[in-house]
Amino acid sequence: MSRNDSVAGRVQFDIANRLFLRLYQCSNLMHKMGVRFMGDFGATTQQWAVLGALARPIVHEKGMSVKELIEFLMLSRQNLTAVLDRLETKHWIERIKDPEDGRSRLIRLTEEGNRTWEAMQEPIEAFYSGSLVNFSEAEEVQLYQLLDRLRNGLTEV
Amino acid sequence: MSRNDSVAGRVQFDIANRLFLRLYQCSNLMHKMGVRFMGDFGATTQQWAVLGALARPIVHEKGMSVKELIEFLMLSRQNLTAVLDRLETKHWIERIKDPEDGRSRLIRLTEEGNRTWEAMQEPIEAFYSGSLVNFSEAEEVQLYQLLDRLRNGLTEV
DNA sequence: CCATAACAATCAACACATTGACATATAGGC
DNA sequence: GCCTATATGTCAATGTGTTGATTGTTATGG
Repeated sequence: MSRNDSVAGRVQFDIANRLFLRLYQCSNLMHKMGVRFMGDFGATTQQWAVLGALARPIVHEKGMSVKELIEFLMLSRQNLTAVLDRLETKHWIERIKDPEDGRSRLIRLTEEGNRTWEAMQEPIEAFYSGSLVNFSEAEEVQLYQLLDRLRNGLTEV
Repeated sequence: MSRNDSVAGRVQFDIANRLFLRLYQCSNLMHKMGVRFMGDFGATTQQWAVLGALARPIVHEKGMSVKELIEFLMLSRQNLTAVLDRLETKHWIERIKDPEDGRSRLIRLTEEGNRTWEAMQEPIEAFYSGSLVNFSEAEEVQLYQLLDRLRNGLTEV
């Protein structure tokens, strides 16, 4: 019964409440609409988040370890394994033994995965620009940075 | 192959990409950490979103229909039904026949649900203030409003 | 009163996310 | 060579989210 008893506390609580509700709604909508835009490919937003991580020039050749992917996407290992299994079934990624560390396997885009990712750029781009149609570039950066700080706050809470 | 070929297009794409990745991460973290804060109650963030909606003074007496809850939280009917089932099992909510519309049932907090919600305020408050510790009130409002606009963009995309 | 339309509830399938516990294999220090 | 820490995988349980299909139930217009 701390700040929440004062008027200022109640206002503060209300703002936070709305903020997290919007976060919740935006995330659900992102996944729902993202899947619709990818209709033909049958890929979820989570799946193209993985493909996008692997397609970056820095990692494109050698691939990424599961550990690196977990840290990049901030997912549990068990969950990521399941996503990778589905991507492997689609022949979009492959798991290769890391020559430098026998324990680790590197996740890499296959040829087909790379081609698919290229083809996906168009609907992804349409999804991005469509959902952000009312945002200026400055506002997008602002939102990105605020979410970045929220993420940091949430990891240390 | 539209804007994405130009430098400006690539920058734009990159910003959007980071933005949605952060949204994804923030949402996952919110649910994960939210559950941890509610440890003793064994409630998820989705569950206290429902309780919070029902606890509002406007609806506290008469309750809300499933349809209204769906619109408020922006969930599918099938999913909300499952959440309500779990809340009913915990005796936090009850479903009552709507006197004005025989098809619809009103969802209301039970006595126990109301008491539980009151007791939950403390950990929720702690979660909110902890995760937003680096935010000024103005920044919280800013983030809330940007998410609000993103939500609108996502519904119309 | 009946037919249609709208709304509500339910079943099934799939994907995603968490935690916890356990298993396997390898790296690296002693 | 052994021991511990690390990396990955696996099994299981639970909760959340979507879609599609189906079955009721009620409102309303003819």
